[in-house]
Amino acid sequence: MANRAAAILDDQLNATFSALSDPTRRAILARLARGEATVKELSEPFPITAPSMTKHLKVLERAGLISRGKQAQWRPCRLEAAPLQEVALWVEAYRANWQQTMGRLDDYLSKLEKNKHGHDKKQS
Amino acid sequence: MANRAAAILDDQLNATFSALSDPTRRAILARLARGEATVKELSEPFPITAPSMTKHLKVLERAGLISRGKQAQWRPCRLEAAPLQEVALWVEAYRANWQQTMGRLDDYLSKLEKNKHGHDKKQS
DNA sequence: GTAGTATTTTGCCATTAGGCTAATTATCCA
DNA sequence: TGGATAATTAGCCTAATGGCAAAATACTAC
Repeated sequence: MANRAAAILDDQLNATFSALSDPTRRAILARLARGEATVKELSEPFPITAPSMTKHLKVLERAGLISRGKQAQWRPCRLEAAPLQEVALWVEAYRANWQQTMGRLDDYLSKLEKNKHGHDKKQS
Repeated sequence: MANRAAAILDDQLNATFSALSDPTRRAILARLARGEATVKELSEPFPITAPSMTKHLKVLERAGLISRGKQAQWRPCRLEAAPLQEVALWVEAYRANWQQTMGRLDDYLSKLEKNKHGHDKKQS
């Protein structure tokens, strides 16, 4: 029972983290945090086609991060932040760890910057 | 300049969220939160081969979530929680949203349970 | 009905991800 | 030196992802 709940949470985290791993989708969420928007409106800032946007929205919807409405020929999207709370809870479990091993965030970011300059476009 | 920093953060978030989207990798981090471990030790709970584990560890390392040492023929892993703090900061930006639209987490979890019963496909 | 706008569906393609086995490298120990 | 153990690399397979164009669907407005 606790196992079952854990498994469901696990699935949910898979879907949520996976959805959040794309910058376009994170930008979509950022936009929706300021209010509902249609697919067209969401597409505007991005150089991708409508079908691609539809796919992104499906990913977000399957993860429970957005829900959709129906008004005439528009399918407005709105943010559903609940899965994010779950992520927050998951991450919180590691807070002690990073407080223990880390300095200020600024230092960490500087380190990222430096790394970036060394080998820019890392891939294998 | 702020743009560059933002882009780097974005890349970092891509890598981090992507790394976290796999339950095996999340379990690895959970294990490492209790202390260093070798690849062998990390592999034990999972039904995957050593090469697969090596791949997972590479993903985590590229995301900066772990670092590795060298002791004789062992390459011990340890948790680097810094990227998680970044995730925490990112998620926090949505806190107002979920507090506004959501009830208690328990209700949300119940809803997940119910959905799951409808079209099941999960293991224990 | 016809035209126009919004969105999704359908195929297709290239890339990536996660798994495996077999082979290779690194290190210890007798 | 040679055997044992730890870990990685190389190569292969399959499924999933993100992009596209073209076609289909849904709705409005004339």
